[in-house]
Amino acid sequence: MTLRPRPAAPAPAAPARTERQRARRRRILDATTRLAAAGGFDAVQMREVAESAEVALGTLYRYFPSKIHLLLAVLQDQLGQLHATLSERPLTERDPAERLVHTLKRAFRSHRREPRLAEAMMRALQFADASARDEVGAVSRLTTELLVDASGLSETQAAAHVSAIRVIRHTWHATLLYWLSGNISLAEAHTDVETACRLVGGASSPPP
Amino acid sequence: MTLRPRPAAPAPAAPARTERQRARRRRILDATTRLAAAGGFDAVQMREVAESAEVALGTLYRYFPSKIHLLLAVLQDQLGQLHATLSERPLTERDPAERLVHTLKRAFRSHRREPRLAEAMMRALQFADASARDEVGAVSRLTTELLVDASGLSETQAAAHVSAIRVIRHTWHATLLYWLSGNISLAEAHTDVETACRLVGGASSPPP
DNA sequence: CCGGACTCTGAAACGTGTTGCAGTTTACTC
DNA sequence: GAGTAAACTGCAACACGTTTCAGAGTCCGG
Repeated sequence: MTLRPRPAAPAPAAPARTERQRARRRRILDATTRLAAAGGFDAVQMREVAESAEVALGTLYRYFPSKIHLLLAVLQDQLGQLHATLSERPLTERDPAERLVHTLKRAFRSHRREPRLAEAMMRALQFADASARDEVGAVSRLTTELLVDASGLSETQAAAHVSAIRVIRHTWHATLLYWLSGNISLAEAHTDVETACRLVGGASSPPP
Repeated sequence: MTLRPRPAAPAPAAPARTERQRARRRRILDATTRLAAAGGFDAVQMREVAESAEVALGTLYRYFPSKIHLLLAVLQDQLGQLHATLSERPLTERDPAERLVHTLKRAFRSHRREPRLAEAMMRALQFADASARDEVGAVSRLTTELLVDASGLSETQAAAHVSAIRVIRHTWHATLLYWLSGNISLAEAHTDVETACRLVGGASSPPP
């Protein structure tokens, strides 16, 4: 008998064997979203999430090994929705930088509706340590895809701007968090996003 | 968030009435730095800090109302030292962007010596919520000053680049944290910092 | 339908940040 | 030097993330 300290959770690679498991996962994510939207990071309490999702605490931890992982899963969920929403109404601008600015302003606007939820997710993203590397990586990937799509750049063009896009991503996340914590105004956040977006459209990386 | 019934701590505005208080504060900061350097964010445990600084737990909380505040104070301390160290050996480059890149690479190198300490401080900075607004603001200010000094820009020139400098700051902090968490390589961090630094030296903000 | 393996539940327990408080010490004033 | 307010100490207690475990439930190959 091999001692497995923890059998592989159903969450990451295996998309749930059972219908009931998929439903449980959904209930958990929904409960978390609800609590986060109502009271932010601190209001997402594992016992409450479990109760609200009608799941035992141990089960919650089997699905999501920590509060951070849980909130990062919610973030991935929300990013997917945001991406879909944005795709529905394509932009009219032609300039990649302008398209990005416009998209990020839209994103800010959508966060203004649920600032507590945004704060909870962002805090989780920034607080994540090495144990959540994969989830953070997934979020980075999703965000980058969203930005590349929004920019309207071709794959080759986008490839020349990977670094610029990462800088934009960092600026987005940082300003979002600072704004949500009341450290900067929305105007300042917008300015910084615009500044960062100037990085695409100009020359690509200078040859080393 | 509770209205604090506690009498005003000696920390913020009042720079300690007594010599012994100054000494206590120093002991606390030193103990925190030691613990953080040894084991990172999680190793900074309030009971241990208190014991190591030879101070009662209640006193520790009187000086620093939370672990986050404590680590932000350490960060301010370290930023001051970094700033001083950097000023000792002035740069030879003339181009502001190059000067900034060089400075940030120096900073990364210094963090490589104490990665755990850097991780602890950065986690605190990113995790800070509204209750630490002032401390986060102070860190932002110190960092900005450091960057402006490093760039060698005049005050008027710097004023035209405030937003660019903020973007660089965000990129610095974000890449530092991602690197320390093992999410990106040092090379990638350097590339992104270089990309962000391209924002100064070019045209300032386009007129709205 | 059975048996075995995996999953879920409920509840207790631990670790660490944070708070509260009674009693002692310190700093300052008269 | 006595009196007083503030600061410090030691300790207990609380909150919440996380772990653990025994028993009940569920799934699936034969």
